Amino acid sequence: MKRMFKIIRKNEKARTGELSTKSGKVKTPFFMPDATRGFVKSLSKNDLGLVGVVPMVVNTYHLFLNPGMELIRHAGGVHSFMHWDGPLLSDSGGYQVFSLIHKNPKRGKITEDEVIFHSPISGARNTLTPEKSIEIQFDLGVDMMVCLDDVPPNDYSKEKISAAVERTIRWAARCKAEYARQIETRKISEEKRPLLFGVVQGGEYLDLRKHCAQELVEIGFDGYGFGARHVDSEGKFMEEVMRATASYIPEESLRFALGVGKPEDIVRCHSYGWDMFDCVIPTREGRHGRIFLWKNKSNLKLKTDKIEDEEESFYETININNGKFKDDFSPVSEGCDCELCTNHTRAYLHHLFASKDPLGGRLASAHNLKFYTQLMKKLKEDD
RNA sequence: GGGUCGGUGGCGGAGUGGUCAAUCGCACCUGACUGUAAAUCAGGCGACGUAAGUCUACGGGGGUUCAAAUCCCUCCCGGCCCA
Repeated sequence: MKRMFKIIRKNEKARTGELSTKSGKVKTPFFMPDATRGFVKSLSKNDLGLVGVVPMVVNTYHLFLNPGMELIRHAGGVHSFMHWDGPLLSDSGGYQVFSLIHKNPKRGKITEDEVIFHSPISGARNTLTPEKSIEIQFDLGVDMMVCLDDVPPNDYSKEKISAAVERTIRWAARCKAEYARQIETRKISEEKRPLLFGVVQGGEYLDLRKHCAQELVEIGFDGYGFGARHVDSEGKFMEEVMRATASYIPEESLRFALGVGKPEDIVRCHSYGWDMFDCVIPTREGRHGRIFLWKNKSNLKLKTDKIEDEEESFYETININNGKFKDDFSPVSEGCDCELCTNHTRAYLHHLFASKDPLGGRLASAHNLKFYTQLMKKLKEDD
């Protein structure tokens, strides 16, 4: 299989590289905003363009439910439907196994063969199998796809996490087989083929992570993801697990830290050798009024044991809803060239949030994504 | 002038003898958010205190009662009706 990823520079574990997809090339490391249902909440194509977003993540389960695959096929695929020509990665629906079912067993059931979801909105039942997830992702026409996995909460017993690991491995083999079938029947050329990612599960247990990674590598994927939450039940970053799991993945493969994360988490993961990131934080927190600001930009490469030190941190956040911003006529962020910062004051943004107008969330989301884009650029420059 | 209904915390509005420092909503204050069931959720919101608790409070004043936002008298203020 042709390699779609090449490493350009390496600095200890961290590396910068270039990924080739049918929709274009992307330099690693990169961050993808979540366009779960085919849009980054509240942001237009122009907004995203101004921010400098290139690749994004869409979701198999959510798009399958709504608007449904018949419509997306009719639209000519998800790129065409969204009118987005940058690379798209689809998540498999595996995260919904965690967020919907593991967190609330009434929302569905996991069997060896399939996952049965009870829609949280309508209650309607829908099933996803590894094969179906892959087929949907081919119908979406994305550039990168992910194997359906069983994502257990980190506080499950080792026994249960081990069971999820074994199921994830078996499902990965089925996904790979289905992937090969789809490539064959759709007559997709090597240049046009989407990349396929396996996902390493194992909770906080290094032996399980290692075993899972080895088995997935045996099956063979373009890249490997870090599965499940990367923070423990107290929200603390699982440094050793992230570090070790990266080391279990072959150097020449892409390493995708799914759902990562806070800026400091991304910086750390990149230093362990992770290349790709996606997270709802910049957009969700933006909609909720939390704004990311640069502080000591030169401190980006802090040693990991100091990265959570508030004084030393390279960034800070403000909650624009706080009363103290009511009459703060300073710019939201000095030196940022996003739409929000070039035009508006903190007082104005506060007013937008107090008035509950969606414009506030939109400007804040775009600003936060700009912050993440700048962060990734800085990581590439520093290596 | 007569009658009648009402005056509750920043606002709206419950409560109509004890479990009321007073339901609830809004506003306000503060958190949380990590492969998006999230333009959401959680907590706080009379004063002092970390707290237990103490004090002052349901238009003003005066009563009844062991006990009053709740009952009685009176005054002030407002709505409506009749003159």
